[in-house]
Amino acid sequence: MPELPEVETVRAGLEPVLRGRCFVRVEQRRRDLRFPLPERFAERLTGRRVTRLGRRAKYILVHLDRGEVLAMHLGMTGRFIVSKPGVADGCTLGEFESEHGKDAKHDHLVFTMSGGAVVTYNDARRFGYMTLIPERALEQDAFFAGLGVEPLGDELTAAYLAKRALGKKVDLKAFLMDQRIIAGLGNIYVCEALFRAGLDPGKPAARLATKTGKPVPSAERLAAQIKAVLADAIRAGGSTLRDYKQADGSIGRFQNELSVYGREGGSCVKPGCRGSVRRKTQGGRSTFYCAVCQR
DNA sequence: AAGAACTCCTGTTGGC
DNA sequence: TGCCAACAGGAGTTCT
Repeated sequence: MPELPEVETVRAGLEPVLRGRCFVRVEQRRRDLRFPLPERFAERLTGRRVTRLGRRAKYILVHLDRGEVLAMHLGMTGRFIVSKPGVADGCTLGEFESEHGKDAKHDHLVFTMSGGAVVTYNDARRFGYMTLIPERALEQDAFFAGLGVEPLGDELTAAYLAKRALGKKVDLKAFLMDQRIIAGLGNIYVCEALFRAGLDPGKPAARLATKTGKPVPSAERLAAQIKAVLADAIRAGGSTLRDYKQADGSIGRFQNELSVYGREGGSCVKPGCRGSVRRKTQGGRSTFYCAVCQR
């Protein structure tokens, strides 16, 4: 379940093996992931040099010479395994195979880079996707055109939340999950941010704003806590719950710091609160919250 | 047109 | 132990 902190961690892990390197060989084992891969995908990548790596929402952007960008979304279970021939990923060959061999059938793409690194994209559920987009048309691309603001950027403010929430009947959970409003949040960090802000996930989004669209205090808390929880998670290398791993195979540490997500029945961690963590379903997804201190 | 429901996919988990 | 339903969920598509 890679969300922004996990995607950012993977991006940072790929940077040293991709940046400045060329795609020497591209092995494409399937015609499609979630969507069909681009026409002549391997051919168009081969020989291209990576100029830099970026991120937009939950997409890793690999900028290439000659003006194209390889945009990659990890979906639910997408991950990269970095290895070098004969080195086997910094662990013994046995460790590498026992770790990775069992689901090698889900290795869909294998990139061999100049410098010798082999980067394998593995995705059991194939909710991930990749596409090649002309750099100058990135913002107009169908995947990117409708995306909302970056939560860690200056554009996410209480005023922005209030403006977008004005008149919205959806609950706060759905509002924050909507990539057209804020790009990069998913179930885990929406639950965590609402907990930290002390807000009920079932409350209508419109309550973030006054009748004239000005932010109320809870909008201030929410904007601040979204940024705080994402920054904390990036610092910890993301959360590893089921499938996510960093590019070097290590797991994240933030799952140990989650306040509500996955803690159904546990006691509320807020000092002085006697509540316990509950779970309910919103929009077909589990929401974890404390009914006592989230109002 | 907003908002809810449905869909894709497969490994893991829990109940019997 | 085996079998099977339920579950995980990002986000595009389809519906109401």
